[in-house]
Amino acid sequence: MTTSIAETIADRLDTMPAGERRAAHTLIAGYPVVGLKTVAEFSQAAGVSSPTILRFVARLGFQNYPEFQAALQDELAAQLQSPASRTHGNPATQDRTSPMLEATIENLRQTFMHLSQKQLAAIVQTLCDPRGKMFLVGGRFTDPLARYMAAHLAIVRPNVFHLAGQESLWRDRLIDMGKRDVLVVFDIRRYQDSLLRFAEKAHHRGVQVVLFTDQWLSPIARLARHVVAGRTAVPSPWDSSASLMIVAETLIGAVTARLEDSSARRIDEMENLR
Amino acid sequence: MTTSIAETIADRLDTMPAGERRAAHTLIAGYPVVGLKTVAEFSQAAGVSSPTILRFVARLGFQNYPEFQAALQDELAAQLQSPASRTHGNPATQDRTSPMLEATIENLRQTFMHLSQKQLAAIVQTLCDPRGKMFLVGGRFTDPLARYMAAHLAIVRPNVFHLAGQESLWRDRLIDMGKRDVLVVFDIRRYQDSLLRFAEKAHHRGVQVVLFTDQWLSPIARLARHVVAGRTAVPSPWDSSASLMIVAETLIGAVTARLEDSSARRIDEMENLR
DNA sequence: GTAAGCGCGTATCGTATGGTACGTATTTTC
DNA sequence: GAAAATACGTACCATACGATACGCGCTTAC
Repeated sequence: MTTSIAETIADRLDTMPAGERRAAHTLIAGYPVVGLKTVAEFSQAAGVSSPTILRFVARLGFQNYPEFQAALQDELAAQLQSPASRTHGNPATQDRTSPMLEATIENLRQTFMHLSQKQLAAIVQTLCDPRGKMFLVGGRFTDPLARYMAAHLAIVRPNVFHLAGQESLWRDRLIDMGKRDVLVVFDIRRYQDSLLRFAEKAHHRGVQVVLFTDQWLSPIARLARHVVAGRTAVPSPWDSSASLMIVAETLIGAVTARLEDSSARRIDEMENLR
Repeated sequence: MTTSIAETIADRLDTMPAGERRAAHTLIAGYPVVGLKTVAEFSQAAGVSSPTILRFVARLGFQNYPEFQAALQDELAAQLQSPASRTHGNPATQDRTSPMLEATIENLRQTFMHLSQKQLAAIVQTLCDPRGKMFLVGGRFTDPLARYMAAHLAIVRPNVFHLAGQESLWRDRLIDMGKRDVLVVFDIRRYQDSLLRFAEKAHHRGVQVVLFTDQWLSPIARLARHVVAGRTAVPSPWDSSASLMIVAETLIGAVTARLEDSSARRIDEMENLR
């Protein structure tokens, strides 16, 4: 890690004059929030004048105050995204359990933290409407998720279709899609143009788009009625789709519960057809 | 805690127009950092204009943008002060967490607890042998997992084949399988006869079988060289394949790391072929 | 004790930022 | 299908913010 700002401060603390040192201490005490406020507020909190604050950030090596704030924000973002840095010091759990596992669990927590019951309920509502058809499509690595979801939902409700194979095959199905229908798209980076193009066309036809993506949001998000943003970062060369899968499973369970009556009849009928 | 900003957003999300909803999603996805940036930067990140951002924060009940930022900062400060809340989510979100999530996490922990590093290493070893071919097949609901794993492994090593479609199609591929080859089977209950029959035939030809199954163990376990037993019980009408998927992701990551040199060359070559 | 140097705050300036009015496009309703 | 209402973006404005020049006061060295 490139030495954090807090570390830099600690390094140069003894070379600082009294006023700037007060600034440093107040920043550390309220790290990093006070650094995100205005110069005036920062200076007031430190009990010094604004130029002192500016001299302070200049001494840390920043050209100007906004640059300093941007650095703080980047650091904060990195900290909030990678749970690894948060495990301050319990090496006991580190080598016993898989780092993949811990990272995945943290991803799950983060994902669900940003996903309210209300949102989930709204998505369930969308997925339950039996009047419309439901299409699922995924990208290179996420297509299996689309299949997984389709395999389950096709049992509990009618008119569930997984769009497989080539883009041209999907396109031909656009003709069947209308306002009442739902398109569930899985798209994580590197986002696929083909999915965006397809989602745009579907959206243009009035199809409701439900998007499963990563925390950086596929461009499809702008068209989507509902967006599920899952955390994907794990200590691996590959991104993890696990969080999206668990959200999918949650939704599958909720939809099944909601459609219990009608789906029970449907399943009976299926058994008879064998 | 007075309802957090994230909650407020979730509450009013469905009353918002499309543009503001985009703003909401980008904020949640990059929470809370993007909200601390300037209106211009926020709007650019969300792909909307600055007035939309301002209307968005106004809808959340803030008089102006600085007031909104101050609220974010306060929330952040409160969150950072109590480190405990970071690990387990703050109390406000605690009761919102889905029982599905907790059950899944428990399943993951259980699954990995019964899966030693040694076993994982042995499986990785098996999956890395470049001399043999690798076939993956799954059941009704687990076939997507086979696809997922195949999609990744096919990139880092040669001769990875996913067996799709009907049983008869798989059978025809048996002719290509021999002692050096590996068959990865995903089979959770209700266990599929077709998979058992196929695994038996492959086993008979000397193929090494790696089995992903649930804790009650598919009958294929008898034939398998390696068995991954994942927990699948969740508060849902369906079983969860999540734990198997995370084991799969772990293995994918490990295999990729192990084959780093040869796979890098392979990936280069792939890029050239496009 | 005096003089020199460094540090800090006051006052002022230019600019980037938040805010708003208005026109257009899209959607919704009758 | 037409009209009204809602929503979004462009253009412009006021100001609050960061930046800087300057001068006073304290410390330190001789």
